[in-house]
Amino acid sequence: MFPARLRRQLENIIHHGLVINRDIFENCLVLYPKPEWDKVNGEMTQLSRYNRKHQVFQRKFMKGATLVDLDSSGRLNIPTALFDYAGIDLSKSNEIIVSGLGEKVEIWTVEAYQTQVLNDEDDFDFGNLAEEVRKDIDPNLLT
Amino acid sequence: MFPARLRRQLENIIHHGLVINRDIFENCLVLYPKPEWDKVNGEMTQLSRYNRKHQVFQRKFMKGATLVDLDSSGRLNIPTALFDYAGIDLSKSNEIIVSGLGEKVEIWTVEAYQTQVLNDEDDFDFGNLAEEVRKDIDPNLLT
DNA sequence: CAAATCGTGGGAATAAGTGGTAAATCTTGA
DNA sequence: TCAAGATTTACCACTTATTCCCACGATTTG
Repeated sequence: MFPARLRRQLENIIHHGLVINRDIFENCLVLYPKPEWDKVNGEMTQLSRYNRKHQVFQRKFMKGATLVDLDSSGRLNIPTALFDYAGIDLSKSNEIIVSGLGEKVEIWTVEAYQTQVLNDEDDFDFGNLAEEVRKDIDPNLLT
Repeated sequence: MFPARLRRQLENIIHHGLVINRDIFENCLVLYPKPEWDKVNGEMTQLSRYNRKHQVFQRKFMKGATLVDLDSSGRLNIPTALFDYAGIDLSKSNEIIVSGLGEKVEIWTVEAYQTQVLNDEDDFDFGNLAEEVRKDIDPNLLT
């Protein structure tokens, strides 16, 4: 069931359909509004047909991406393989995290979200991470 | 219910909406006036979808941030997951701490606020902390 | 082909969100 | 200190959302 809150936020674009896919880095799923997916797809076309690495990446990235639609009662039918990837087993627990992030929506198990997103272990230095990211964004900064 | 005292203080910006989020470091919630949040959030658009660090950062930073509005009688509807994070369970106790801090508002359970903010243990040296922070603010100071 | 599984639709019961009101409590100025 | 006004609490009623079902046809499997 697609949460009503998100549905309202995405009202204008949701009728174009949604694409669900594995996340590149984490064991979660990513739901793109179709227009956003097309953008991602566009970036793929920049990859070289003659570069093996590019082709492998493209294949791995696209693997399992599925166009899904909200049915008449606002439900999404998500392929089992993707649920498996994210470790979601609704027969065990029907609570999952659905979290908008930028132009996409991420889907997590409660457990994975806890440990990978919320959990601030003592050895995790958010300040440091922020610093590194800041440098990536503005490479001119030296400090 | 949003406290009237704070509402008056924020009268000029509150109608733009508020964003509530988990605090980065502590088990409390933070309420940003929307304009303040947008300022912080704007930089996120520069992050790369294909950079793991960027994604982790964005996720850790967003942590389920939710746009909330005051309803017609000045109430906020705060997502359960966020209340859980802060350890707030209104069915057990309906007393919480709502504390303005700079451009944001913090929300604590009474207990957490007691132990993390009010608690002056003998081994906690406020003067020393002040000193360190002062150095961060003005690195030219040598003493 | 028969049996099992899956996709889709719908309905009833429960839970959550929203708007309002009356009573209790707190604030403030005279 | 008291009284008026503002604020907060504690309800209630109604709407919307979500969960948990079951049914039925389509699809797949053995």
